[in-house]
Amino acid sequence: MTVVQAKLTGMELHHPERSEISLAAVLHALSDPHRLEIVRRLAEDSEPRPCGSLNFGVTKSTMTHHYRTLREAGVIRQERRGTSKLTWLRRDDLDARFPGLLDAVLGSKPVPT
Amino acid sequence: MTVVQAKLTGMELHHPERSEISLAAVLHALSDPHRLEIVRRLAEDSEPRPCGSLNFGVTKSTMTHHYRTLREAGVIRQERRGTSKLTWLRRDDLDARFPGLLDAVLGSKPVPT
DNA sequence: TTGATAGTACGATGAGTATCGTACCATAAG
DNA sequence: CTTATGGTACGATACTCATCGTACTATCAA
Repeated sequence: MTVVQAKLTGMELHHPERSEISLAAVLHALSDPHRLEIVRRLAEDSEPRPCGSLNFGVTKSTMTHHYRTLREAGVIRQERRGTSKLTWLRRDDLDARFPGLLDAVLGSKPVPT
Repeated sequence: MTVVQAKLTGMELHHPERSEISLAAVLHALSDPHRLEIVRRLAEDSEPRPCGSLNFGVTKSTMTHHYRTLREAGVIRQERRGTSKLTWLRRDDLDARFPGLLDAVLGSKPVPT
């Protein structure tokens, strides 16, 4: 299989190991408003969702860019399923590596007053 | 007093109000390794410390840039004291605005195993 | 007043990045 | 095979940013 074929079949999708996930990279990935919104919506779902199910008025190319940024930082996991691509949060990995970070970012743990 | 004088005396140091602190801006400010290290060291101190007390092998200009980025994001507070400038974390504001975020970033809440 | 210390302003530079459009591929349905 | 759907690759553009060097200022001490 050629490199081009590997790219096109998505076999090369890079996901960092849990231990390789860098805090700075995660924070950078989350520091873009669009990506933050992607993560917020993914957090609402128990099921993985296809990339195209989100739309903020940017083009498909741009969405691909944001998904790749999140994936390479270790925030999301992606897998091809037929004609689309499923995406979900790497909750377990993030919680293990940076406990409380994702919850804090999602605001799912408001202060008990 | 002229604008130049105001700049030079540091009177114009901008600090966002607590309510104005943006999550994306904070995450961006923290996504740089140098700034992350600044925050980690500030977190170790109960007393404010002068800017110059940290050194990572970058120039003073670059340090000024990083401090300004942190300050304008609402992560730190700065105040002139004589010839130097004291810097400290805005812990209360960050904890109130994004509960758990700073602790998660600082890793001060490791998973109980 | 003279010097030393701590920090800023400004301009430049090189790298990164958010965005787009166009062309393309892969899979599934007809 | 043809077409539609969902997504990627690539190049371009404009913007941001991390870094530096130089010149400058403010404050304090001698």
